[in-house]
Amino acid sequence: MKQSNNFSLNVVEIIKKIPSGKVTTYGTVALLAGSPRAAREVGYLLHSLTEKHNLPWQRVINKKGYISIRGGDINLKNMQKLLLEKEGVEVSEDFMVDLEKYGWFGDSSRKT
DNA sequence: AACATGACGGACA
DNA sequence: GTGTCCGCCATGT
Repeated sequence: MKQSNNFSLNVVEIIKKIPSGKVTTYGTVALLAGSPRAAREVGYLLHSLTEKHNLPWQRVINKKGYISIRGGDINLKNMQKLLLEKEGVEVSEDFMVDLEKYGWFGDSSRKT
């Protein structure tokens, strides 16, 4: 862990700036963090934070508006769904979120 | 210092 | 429009 680099700090800062009822993508966070192609690192970094911090990592999803989570933390995804729904975000059974409606930044510009 | 891995993204088939 | 492969950047070993 040790987010010594400015990048990690930027990601955390940005995530903390995400308003409730909104969601964003790794790509956007990475872009704002200073590395538009480092989307992987955003999620990778979040996986280190999870509930250990008070970061709304739940609002950060992939470009498809879907929670990837390769690890298999299905409970994490389920928790995520509930959290987003409580914030006013519609989440499908497949953990799909409408980025065109709930996209925080420019996420609404693109979709499948 | 180098290699391998990873909550992704975009391009190509 | 869907599926698959390659690539980018940072972290961990």
